[in-house]
Amino acid sequence: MAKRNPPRLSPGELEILEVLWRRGPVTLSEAQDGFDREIGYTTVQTRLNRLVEKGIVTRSDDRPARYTAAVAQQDVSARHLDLLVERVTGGSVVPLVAHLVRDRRISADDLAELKQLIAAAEQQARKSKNGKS
Amino acid sequence: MAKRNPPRLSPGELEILEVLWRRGPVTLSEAQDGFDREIGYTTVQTRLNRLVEKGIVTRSDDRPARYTAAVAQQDVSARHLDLLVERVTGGSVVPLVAHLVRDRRISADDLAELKQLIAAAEQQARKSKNGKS
DNA sequence: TGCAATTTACGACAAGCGTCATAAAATCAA
DNA sequence: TTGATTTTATGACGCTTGTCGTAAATTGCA
Repeated sequence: MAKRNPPRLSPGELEILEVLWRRGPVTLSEAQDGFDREIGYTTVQTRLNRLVEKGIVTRSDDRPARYTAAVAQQDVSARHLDLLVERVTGGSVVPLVAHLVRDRRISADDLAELKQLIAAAEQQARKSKNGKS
Repeated sequence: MAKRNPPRLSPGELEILEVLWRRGPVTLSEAQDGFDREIGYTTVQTRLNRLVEKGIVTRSDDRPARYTAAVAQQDVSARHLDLLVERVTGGSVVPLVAHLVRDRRISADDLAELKQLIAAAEQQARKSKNGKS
């Protein structure tokens, strides 16, 4: 069994995982190419090896080895969000959504999608209430 | 001028800042009391001293000294959120909001508030479109 | 076959963070 | 005034993370 995923990932870890999520299984060279900045070959190697040790990334046996993310993008984002809610906004969700919606100039399509999410959540809340004995 | 705020704060730093945001200016002892777990007196001291050195916290000159957060809670949460959007969800905001709204069982009041936020954002988007020359 | 290129193994250093200790100084209270 | 308590100054250790190096092994190619 893979080691327990840490409560949070470091910036460098996220940086590499983002490449794996975007490109799928990659070799070390391909991972190095996937960064938006110049990082040493052996830096990438060390980072990937450490993530393999942690069970966050898997490594194939062929040569050159291929590295794959062993954690889902949305699990990672959920975990980090939960940490933000608990640690920074004292359990409150609204300030975070406010920032995402207001300050980041979200698209009309995304806004429409969010409306649907909220409508569904409201309906769910009504069902829960009605379900009470 | 205070030193530049770091792109992100460590879990321990967030833990202490949360206490400062919640309780306002506190002494070292009061800060130690504000944690929801047992942390050594000199651990709290070292952490606060490092944050003062970074310009993230200010320290009064009286005795015992009082420590105050020099960064706003919502600035910190905004910065961390932006990092999440960029590093984890590839620029996409919807998955984050989806997690906050759906998986965290948000209250009816909060949902109503979010509806208003989205309506305002939609209106803003329409104004921007109409404002185009 | 032999050399170049690439990959792998292994290592090391510095900085940051989390942890707490000890000793001196200041304050408090009897 | 004196001892107790609290605060401050200073330090140190271990772990994690970010960085890259060197040497050996493997693959590629002429």
